[in-house]
This record gives sequence, C-alpha cells and structure tokens, in this order.
Amino acid sequence: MEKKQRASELPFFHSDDFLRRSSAASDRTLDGDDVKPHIKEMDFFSTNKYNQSHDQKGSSSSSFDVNTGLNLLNSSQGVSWISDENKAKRLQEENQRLRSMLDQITRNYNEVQGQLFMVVQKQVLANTKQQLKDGEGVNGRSSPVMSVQQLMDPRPPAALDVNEPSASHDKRQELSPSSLPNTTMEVVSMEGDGRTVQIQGKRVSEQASEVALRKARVSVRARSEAPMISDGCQWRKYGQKMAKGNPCPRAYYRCTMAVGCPVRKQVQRCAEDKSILITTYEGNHIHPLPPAATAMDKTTSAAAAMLLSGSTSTTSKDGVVPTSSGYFHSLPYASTMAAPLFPTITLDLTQGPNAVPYICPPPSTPTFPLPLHGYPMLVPNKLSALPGMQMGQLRTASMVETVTAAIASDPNLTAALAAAISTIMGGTPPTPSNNGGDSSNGVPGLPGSPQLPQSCTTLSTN
DNA sequence: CGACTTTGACCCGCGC
DNA sequence: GCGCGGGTCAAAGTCG
Repeated sequence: MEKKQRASELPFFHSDDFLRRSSAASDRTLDGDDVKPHIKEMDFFSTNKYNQSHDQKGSSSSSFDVNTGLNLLNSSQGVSWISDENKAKRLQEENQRLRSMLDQITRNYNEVQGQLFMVVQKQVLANTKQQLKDGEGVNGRSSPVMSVQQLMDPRPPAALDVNEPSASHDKRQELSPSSLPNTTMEVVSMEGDGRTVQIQGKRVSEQASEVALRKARVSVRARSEAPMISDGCQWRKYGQKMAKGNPCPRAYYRCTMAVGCPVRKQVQRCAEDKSILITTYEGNHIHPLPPAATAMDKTTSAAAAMLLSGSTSTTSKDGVVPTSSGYFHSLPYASTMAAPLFPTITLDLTQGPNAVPYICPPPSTPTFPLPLHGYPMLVPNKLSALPGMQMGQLRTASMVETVTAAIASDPNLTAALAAAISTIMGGTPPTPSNNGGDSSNGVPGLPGSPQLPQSCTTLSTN
C-alpha cells in the first residue's frame, strides 16, 4: 500500500535532483532566466579537475573524465580494436566507478551544503547579537548565548572561526545530522507555546540539547497532489486522525529505517488549499541516511537548530521571535496542524514570484514571503538560481536550498556568506569567475547555491 | 508470511 | 471533574 503511495510521492529531495539542478544552473548565464532544455549530467565536474582531465587527452580513465552525459566510452578514441567483450567489461567497470563517484559526490554535496548552511546560520546569529547589543538587547533579556555554529557546525572550529571555542569533532562530518545536537552548547533558553525552558550551564548535557532539537519541529509546506512528499526515508503510517478545523485527515508516520528511530512526521493537506501538503518533521534520525534523506534531514535539523537559536533571544509570549534578519516570525500555529507544544519552523515552498498568489494559511497564520533580493549576488556565474518554481510544478527546491535561499536573501549576509564559502572551499576568496572553489576533495563547487531557488521561500516559526 | 495500512480505542494535556 | 482535541496504540484487514 505504502509502496503505491511512494510511487506517487512527490520526488522532492532526491539527490539526483540536486545534481540535475546543479547542472541546469550551470547551463544558465548569470543574468539569464532561460534554461536550456538540455541538461548536462554532473556538470559540476566542469571544475578544475574536470578541465584537467580534459587537458590530458586520452586519459579516459581519469576519474573525472565523466561529464559526458553517459557517453562513457565514446570519449575513448581509437579503441575499435577492443573486443565487444572488453567493451562490455569496461562499460561495467566504468558504470561501477561512476556509480560510486556519484554516491561520493552526492554525499559530499550534501555535507558541504549543510556546512554552508551552518555558516549562514552563524552569520544570522551574529547579526542578532549585534542588534541586541545595539539596542533592545540591553533591557535585561537573555541574549542568544547558544551558538548555532557550536550547535550545528560540523567543521573543526579552526576552519570557521578561530575565536569560536566550540569543540572540534571532525568525525561529525560523517555523521548523520541526528548527531548534530551532540556538540557543545552553553545556554539554551527556548520557548514554545508560552513555556519557557531554560537549560543553563557551561556545557549542557548532550541529552538536553538533543531533547531541545528533537522537540523542535520543522514544518514543510509544498504543493503536491501526491499523498506524501518523498524525502528519502522510509515511513510507516501509524495513525490517522481528523483534526479540528480541517476536513482533511492528518496522517502520522514514523521512520522505519531503523528500529527505534524517533523521527516522526505528520502529513496533512492545507484546509484552505488542498493542493498544499503540510509535512511536519520531529526528531532526529539515529541511523545513517541515504543521500536524499540526508539533505532533508540536515535541513530540518538545521532549521530546528535555527529556530531554537532564534528563540533564545526572546521570552515573549506573543510568539514574535526577534531576529536580525527578519526571516523568522513566530506564528500562531496553523489551525490545520497540532497545537505546538514545541517550537516549529515552517518552510513554505508554495510561494514565489512566479507562483500564483494564494491564501492558504488561516487568517491567524500569515506567511512571510521572502523576496530573494540580493540573492543573485551570492552565486557565482555557473551557480545562479533556478527559475522560479511554478505553481503546481514539482520542481521544488530541496529544503537545504530553500532555507539557504531564505537566509541568503538578506543582502547584509552576502559578504559574510562569500567569506564563509571561501573558507569552506579551502580559503580561496570567491570571485565572480570562481565557480565555487576547490573540488580537490571531490566536493562540488559551492554547495547549496547552485540550486538556490529564485522564488518560493517563506520561513516562519511558530 | 511479513510488512504495511486502516481505524477505533485509549491516553494525556489543557481549558473551562 | 469533565469535555475536547491531539497523539499513539494495537487488532484487524490488505497486499505483494
């Protein structure tokens, strides 16, 4: 039954989508909106290594001589003497190699994408701190002491900011985002639904931080006719209820990729616009994730962490979470979903410049569209934005992209982001001609940005 | 036969 | 205390 459902799921966050989007973006000029219909696969190989491999004519065995749209053997000149058997064998080997490369690249891509996101988060937090310092922060409110970077950044501190005292956990790079809370955290002061939870101490226990993240929810709104968006994980439905104020039932799923995985999600259609699917994630996976799921999970984890960090600066009961960037607005919980015992961040993928305006949220739950002005400044040439999402299309950006785009929409972050990217990519300052940096690690250039949607993003918190 | 969905019952928190 | 609503459980049914 679920398999039937899966077949009709919205192919939302599959890693191959990343690659295709990356490729599509690379086919676009910086200021051009038109996308060539032809999509080159794995075009991010057109970075240094790719060029190098092409400089070495005849080196068809080069591991980077693969950006040929599966034209794998055609690039080998003068091989007619090879027997069909050898060709087949070689083809198999080539496919095997490409497959592993693709896996590796996808992993790296997701990994770096997450790192980029963390850096952006850090900047947001820094801005928040600065604002509090400049003005309202002096009124005795608790300041956002918890560092998002400390909480989330999987990189060694030296690579990010030598002034940050966070512990280094190199291994984290290979870990599932579920492990992200297991980093240092100094003070958490979060509020959900009028409750204030304060966790204080120089180093809060890992359990406490995990609870904080686990309790934070990430809600995703996306247009889809499919009963459920495909996020790379396996889910088992364990319940369904009619929720008050919504004629559409709410379905409850839990992750079945590992026994005891605490991750759950709720799926419900928007009462006002049934084409909108609202998916709410809660918890952290305790198992390795496939690349597609990793992208999703990193984003939801990051969003949750961001939400919590944003909440650290307020104890207000009206739900307004002051942040410098203004990305996050605490909302009354959508009537279509459960009342929030815990803070929830909503990622709205249903709006954008190209989308037909609609009114989905109930009157009490306004959304906050984020015009991505300034965003193109962030992306190098080949990494320019995708065309805006059309309503009803399933060309939906990944969550990472969405969140990143939302944050990046603040022009004030541009410089910091660029610097952060260059740091991640190996210290090379980004230039307009720089396609995103060093791929020597097998890391595709500038993760996240290649697919940043030009439209579509609303971030809000409940 | 195992994995999954369905669905009514149950539990719990909250507001009155 | 009671009712309401959200969330979960678990038995029964379904499917491959």
